[in-house]
Amino acid sequence: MKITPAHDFNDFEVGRRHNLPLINVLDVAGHLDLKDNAAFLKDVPPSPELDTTLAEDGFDRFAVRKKIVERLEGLGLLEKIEPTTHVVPHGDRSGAVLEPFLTDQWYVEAKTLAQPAIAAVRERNMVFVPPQWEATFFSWMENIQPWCMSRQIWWGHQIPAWYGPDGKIFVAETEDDAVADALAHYTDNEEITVEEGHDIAADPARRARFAREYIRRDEDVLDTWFSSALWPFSTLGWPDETAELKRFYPTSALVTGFDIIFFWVARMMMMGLHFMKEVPFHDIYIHALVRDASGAKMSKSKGNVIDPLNLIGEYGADALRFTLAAMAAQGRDIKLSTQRVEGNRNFATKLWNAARFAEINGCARDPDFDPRRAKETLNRWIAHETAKAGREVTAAIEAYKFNDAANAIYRFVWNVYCDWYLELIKPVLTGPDGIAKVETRAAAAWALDEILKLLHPFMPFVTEELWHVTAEHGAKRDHMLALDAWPQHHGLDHAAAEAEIGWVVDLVSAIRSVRVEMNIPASTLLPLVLAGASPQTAIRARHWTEFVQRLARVADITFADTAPQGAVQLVVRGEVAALPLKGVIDLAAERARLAKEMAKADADIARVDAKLGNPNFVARAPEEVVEEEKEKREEAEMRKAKIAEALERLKGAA
RNA sequence: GCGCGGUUAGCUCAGCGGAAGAGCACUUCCUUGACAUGGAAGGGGUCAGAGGUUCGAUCCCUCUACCGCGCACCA
Repeated sequence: MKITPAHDFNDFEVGRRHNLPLINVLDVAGHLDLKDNAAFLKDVPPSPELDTTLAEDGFDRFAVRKKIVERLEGLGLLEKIEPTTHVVPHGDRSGAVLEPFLTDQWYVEAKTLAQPAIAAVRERNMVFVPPQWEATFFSWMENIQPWCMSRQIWWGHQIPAWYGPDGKIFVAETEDDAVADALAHYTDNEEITVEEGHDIAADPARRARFAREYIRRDEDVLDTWFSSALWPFSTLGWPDETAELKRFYPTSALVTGFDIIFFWVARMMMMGLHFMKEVPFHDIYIHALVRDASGAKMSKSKGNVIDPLNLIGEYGADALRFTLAAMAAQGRDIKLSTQRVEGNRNFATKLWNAARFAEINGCARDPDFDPRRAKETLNRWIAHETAKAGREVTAAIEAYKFNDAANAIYRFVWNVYCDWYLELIKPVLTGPDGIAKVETRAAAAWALDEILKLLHPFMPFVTEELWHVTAEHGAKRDHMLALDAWPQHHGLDHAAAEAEIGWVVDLVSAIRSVRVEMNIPASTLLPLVLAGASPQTAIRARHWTEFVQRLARVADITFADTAPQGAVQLVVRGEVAALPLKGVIDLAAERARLAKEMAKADADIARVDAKLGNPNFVARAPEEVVEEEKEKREEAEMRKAKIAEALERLKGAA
């Protein structure tokens, strides 16, 4: 009996165990190859059966398999035919059954190359972000097999190896070099006379013919990753020592998907360390994979790739890019949500409208404006908030936490700059001309400029466009936004401004909340009474009257020692703000609102008491945590007292 | 089977030892001169289940259930 170790995987293993010849009865087209197949014919005595078999030479394997069944049937050797599930690989594109086929191929001794790469990661010359991928990297690198770099595909870099008629291998950079090597070899061993060798070498036509007919180039191409592994330096002019190579090798970070660790990243590391004696990059940021709707990995072969152009057509490239960044939390894949893309399209629109508002109100960039020297509290405040947002965005980007960075700039633009700053400066911008207005216009333009810079990595198009548009007013610009320096804010922190504007924001929010809960129409302007206001609050209230009036729909602000009877009382930063609404408010609704507040305060106190009542907590928890809890309790107690007071007054009103 | 990873508000997802968060959706109100692709205010989670560690667990450990991905080729 003969088996085919050069065709079937199981036969291959059997052949190895028993040292059998490597027989394959198929040719590369899947046709029977029997006639001149020495391995197949060896030791097979002539017979009619052999002749019948040999008659199948050159026929397709599927047809021949049927014929063999017929022959077995004819000989009475077939017992039965039953269906069986047989798993065989199929070509992705052709659908054809792929037959195993033993051939000579080129291998790289990957184990040796892997050692320096493993060491580089262990020594932290290269760092994976997030770090969990290190384990994946090590498990692959430590179990690495010889790397077969021959590929039987129709594109790619052809392997630079030529074979002589005797199987002698000539590896050379060019065909010309291979010819020279081959001529040297075959004249040396006297296959070719020295004179003939000289003649061939000297005659281009004969040289070409020699290359074509005498030696044969390996038909295979290099594995994509073999070529790609050279990318970090071959694209920079290597092996020449170019300026680019010097500047960009090694580079700081490689950004890629996890599935590429096993292919490209590791090979770039191996090749880089081998040829350049240095790592190709220091950080390896493994980003999330965008999966299709069903959570499957996208693949060109599978054809389930979502075309980003469709999303871009609908929502814009900025919205898509921002969404991907905002969803790119470390270590988790992305199932793209069109709703989030839509939301971020709206965000881009919001920014555009804010810029339009600034332009309409003459907010042009002023080269003489220095946010550190701003006089207006509002402008100090937005400088303070801009610096804070800038720090958040910068820190998040440096930590490769792009979702945090995107969310930080989103919140700043929408919930700080648009919702509060632009609203608060409206009275200034529409008010009388003066230095306050001049400064505010400059500050608004400055903050917008900083926004453009911080948002640029996430929304490059709309920010670049706004950068261009805003250049039409105010100071000239001499470069694109993309070329501008990343903002660094120093000396802009301003706790006093933060406290003051924070008070205004809290006051307005509290009044708005009550208005809605009490069903007070927007057209009704409410009087506001600050009860027992501290001198600081009184000063603030006088200064911010116009702003509070506008934003909270308040008629006027007055002061009193105690809240008037029947007024709704709000606790804002520890002090009472009262809205006298006798006859306007629904007393029952107000009582319910206060009861709810009271319940919240009670729950807070109960939770803290449960903690503080536990001797183990007090004994073992860090001191600052215990202190914090005590402060929370005090704050809740104060709140509760004010609410109780308000409830009491309500009784008097009824 | 062998490895990973996930299970948090209706949906898509952050957070990962000290009072549950975002966007969208939902409810109510608002055509006030940047923006209705908008504004204001709300409702909604025993953080899959069970044990354990801890003064304290959504967060750490173990187990269970369910869901995904890789371990062919191609890229």
